[in-house]
Amino acid sequence: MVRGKVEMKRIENASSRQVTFSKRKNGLQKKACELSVLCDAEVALIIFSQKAIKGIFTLSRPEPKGPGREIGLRIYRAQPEIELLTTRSKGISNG
Amino acid sequence: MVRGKVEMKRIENASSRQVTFSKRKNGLQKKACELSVLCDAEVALIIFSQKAIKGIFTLSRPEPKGPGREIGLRIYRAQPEIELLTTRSKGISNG
DNA sequence: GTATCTATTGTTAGGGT
DNA sequence: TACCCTAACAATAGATA
Repeated sequence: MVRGKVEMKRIENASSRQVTFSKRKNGLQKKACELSVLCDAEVALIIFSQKAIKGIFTLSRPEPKGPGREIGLRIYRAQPEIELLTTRSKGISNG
Repeated sequence: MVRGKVEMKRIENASSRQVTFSKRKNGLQKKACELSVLCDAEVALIIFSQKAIKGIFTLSRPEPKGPGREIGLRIYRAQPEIELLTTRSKGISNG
């Protein structure tokens, strides 16, 4: 029930941190997707934790025109690599 | 007052889309920062719109250890370039 | 074009199963 | 362990300046 404000500091309890990470990760991903759709923007979101990559990569689309093209394509092309790292990390608990 | 649910589709009115973009961009950036702090994670967030780069780049820290190191550093090193593009785009209304 | 206000929807921390 | 519930907090759409 969110009793009191959440302190903006590292959650020390590992279990709680894990749960919060999972919840907020999903929330952030959803928000990023919404921004992308509502505002016709490109959004790249990459998340990984300290001990295991739990990466998300969201890219709405590689925009073929505009000044963001180069960096957009660069990030877009990095997607398989990021996904590979993410997949591999499932068997890694500590880096 | 958020009358009714927000439809998850592109906002056609350009002014409304601009305002929503600005608001949600800030919200997303805040959320990304919170996730980073609370859960001790690295979060990279890159946003740019179709017509002008309005990029945000948030990276909590370049993690020196762990399987995410390489991609993390790569993104980290790209930050000045992204910021440069972002700055330059202020004078560009259409790409 | 940006900033502020606030009703309303949306997110989520903690607890239960 | 992960999923479901719900109170409480947070984000934000639309209005206004």
